[in-house]
Amino acid sequence: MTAEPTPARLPPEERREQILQSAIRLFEERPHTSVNTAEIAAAAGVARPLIHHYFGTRRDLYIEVLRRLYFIPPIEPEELPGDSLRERAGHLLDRWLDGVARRPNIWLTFTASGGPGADPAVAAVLREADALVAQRLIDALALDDQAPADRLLPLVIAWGGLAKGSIHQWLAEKTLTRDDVRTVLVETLMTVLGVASDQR
Amino acid sequence: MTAEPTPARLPPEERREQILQSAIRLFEERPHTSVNTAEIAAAAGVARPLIHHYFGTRRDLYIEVLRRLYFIPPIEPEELPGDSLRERAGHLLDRWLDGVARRPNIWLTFTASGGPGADPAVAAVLREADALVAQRLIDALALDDQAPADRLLPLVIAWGGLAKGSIHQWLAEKTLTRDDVRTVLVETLMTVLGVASDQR
DNA sequence: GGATATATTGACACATTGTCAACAGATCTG
DNA sequence: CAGATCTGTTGACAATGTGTCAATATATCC
Repeated sequence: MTAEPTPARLPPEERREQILQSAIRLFEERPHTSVNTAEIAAAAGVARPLIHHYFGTRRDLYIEVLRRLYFIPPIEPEELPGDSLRERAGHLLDRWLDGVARRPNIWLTFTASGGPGADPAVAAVLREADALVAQRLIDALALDDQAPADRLLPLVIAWGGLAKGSIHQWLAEKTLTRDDVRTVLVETLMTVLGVASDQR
Repeated sequence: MTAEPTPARLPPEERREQILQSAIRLFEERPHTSVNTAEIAAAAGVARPLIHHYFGTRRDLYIEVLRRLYFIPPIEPEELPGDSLRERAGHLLDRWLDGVARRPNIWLTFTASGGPGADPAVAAVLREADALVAQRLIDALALDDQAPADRLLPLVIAWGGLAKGSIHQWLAEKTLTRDDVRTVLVETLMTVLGVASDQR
């Protein structure tokens, strides 16, 4: 709603980014079905058709927002202190849980699962994101040399479901403490690694 | 689309159920955003306003469909053979994975997660359902006497995220076998139980 | 300063949901 | 059996939101 006064005409990249930022703010704080393009346009101080000009359909814009929100930068293995794998995993999770605690709204809304037959294009982006997070974890802990990658990745992605679930219990339901989350994630990750390296 | 010829006038309960069944079929096989009320009405061989008459808004109908799809009947502990807890958990998971394999579409669409800011009313129903499934598992394995319920339930609900994730990897991505899923679920469940009973 | 390119917008067309008064089929009553 | 009554059902309308396109406004170039 807050129309920020910007020059009447901007270079495409800037205008696009400006609209995207307005969309991120709105989608982050409200159920995405309750946010319409008119609102986003108003927040960006721009006419509604411009959204379609830069992003195509509303869903395309939504997907761009998802990509931005879900993105996680890589962590180099040497940044993680500790000798044992369990110890280094604990440090990594501490970092991530710190990040989650810092902007809980994003993660809360992300952990809210959708229903049957969610939009396939949206679902694809979320799977992409799950895979990215899992790969980041594998890289940061250098897990590749512990188990074959084609077994490891899907198992860690699945384990990400437990991560989302426990974070939701922590931040939304408040039925788990942060320490509970850390503990259960470290322990189950160790278990999952055991299963992954179990050649059968 | 297939208009089944039914009497022009039905008792409310029957008409309501008929509409609900048509909605279930459509929501089950297609992304729910691509199904509109006109289609549901046509499939039920009925005029569109009747849907609102019986269910209120489209979302209310959708939520009713979710409740039906997600429902899982209880399993009595004595139905599960085996001495050790691990063994009985394995049997329970076998039963559930059988059920999942029998109607994969339902579970595939359910495991597809939604995005940020999913509809709060819909999210509430899904959380309700997650809690129901977790409670069923706790009851069937009689886990109550192993850990305090207020710690156990949230942890098992969170573990349900891993269950959804691994089932998705199995049925949709085909990166895990059914046996992988069974193994990782049994082992992580044991780990989670350990964390739950860990008084600290 | 005029011509050209393109960022921006107002107005329109279309789809979908939700509402309401009117219609129609069943049951009751005399 | 005819009329009254109740309620399941529907056609028509209003409201909201998305996507398109020709027209307009602003910057840049010669």
